[in-house]
Amino acid sequence: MTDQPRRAAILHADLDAFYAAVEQRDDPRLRGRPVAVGGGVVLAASYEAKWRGVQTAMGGRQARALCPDLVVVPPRFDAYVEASRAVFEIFHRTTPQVQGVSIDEAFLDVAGLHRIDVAPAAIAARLRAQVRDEVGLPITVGVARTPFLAKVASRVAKPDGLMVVPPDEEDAFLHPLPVELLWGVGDVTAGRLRGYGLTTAGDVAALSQQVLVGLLGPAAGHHLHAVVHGRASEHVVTGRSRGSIGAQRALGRGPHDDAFVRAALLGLVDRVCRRLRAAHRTTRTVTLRLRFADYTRATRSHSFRHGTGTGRDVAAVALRLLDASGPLVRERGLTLVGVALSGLESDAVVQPVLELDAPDRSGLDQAVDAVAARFGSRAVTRASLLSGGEGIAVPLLPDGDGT
DNA sequence: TCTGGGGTCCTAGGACCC
DNA sequence: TCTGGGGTCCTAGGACCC
Repeated sequence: MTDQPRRAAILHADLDAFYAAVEQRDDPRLRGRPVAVGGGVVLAASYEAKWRGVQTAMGGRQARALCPDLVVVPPRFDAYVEASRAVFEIFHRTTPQVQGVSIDEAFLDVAGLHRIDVAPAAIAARLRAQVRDEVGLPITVGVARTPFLAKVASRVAKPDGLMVVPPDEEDAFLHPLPVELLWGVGDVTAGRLRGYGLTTAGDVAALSQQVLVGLLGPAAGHHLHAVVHGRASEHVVTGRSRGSIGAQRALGRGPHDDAFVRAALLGLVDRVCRRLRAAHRTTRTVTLRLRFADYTRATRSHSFRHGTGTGRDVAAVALRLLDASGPLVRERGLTLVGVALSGLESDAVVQPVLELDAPDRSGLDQAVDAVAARFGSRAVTRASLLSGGEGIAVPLLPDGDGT
């Protein structure tokens, strides 16, 4: 083990009030005024609106009550995607080690640049200037030894700020902060901690790991204990592909026609399956999401034996799960329906190529023989009865691997 | 305060296998 | 007759993030 010098070389770059800032950039009349992007609910609020109490996910009526001169504009997602692309281009110009977190924030590892570029704090300042000059948007950057600390630093420095946490000042920075500012502590955990009289990160740091695990469970307890003592990964994670694809739709208060709900669900299935195919992936698990008039939620899922990319398979399962949820829907009243695809695999690996009626074991063997005769025996990598008796899938290796 | 749409990760019980 | 444990998958729910 060599002692690496402890350096603050992770940047967390986070665009401020992103959607609202794009609107203010593109329409000078909105600058300096409280702006909310959205309609029924607030998707994003400018800082002028936030200072008056307007928050993301707040209902439009309540937002106007808090801030009567609020300017509400409809979202323009194409403009946000384009602005994001331009900002990420600057990120990648800064360092190859970029971990996108969402449309408006990313971690950048600049540790490898110490011989060829200026110090991390100066890189962060330059990055902020470039985003402002080239894209016209304010961005806050936190700089620290770990992504966790950089993230907390950018939260503290918002809006339009820059904060560096030197490695030997980490505890002095972190421990006075309220627990709500810790990344990973949401309403439930913060409420639980405050219920025990723990209001700051320092209060939490005074607890043993054992006590914290007892309070919050193993994962959250270990994680929180580690981060308040400065133990967190020092690395960004690049090149990770997404694990699920989903879409949902609020239906409004019912009652809703059965045919209307089914049509809405099929529309969502079509959308996610298009995205699935565009990503060259298949899915093994379909999850139906439901939300009810009393704001309770339910999920119902089904896993295929093999990945599928076809809308027909997904639609059949989604409708079956919806039918099975009939009693719940009638009892509580449906207000939202969604579908999510997970267990995503590369579509080069699993391709069902044969389907038989009334499948049984001998049918499976015949199918395997048929595929082996046509593509060669090494082409058959997996074969089994599809769940639900829909047929038989014989996946092939990717092109070129089966010969 | 009556709530949009897109995600990630963890927990926990039961089935099933060795 | 009484007695194990470990691992993985599936399903459902929940916390958290932006």
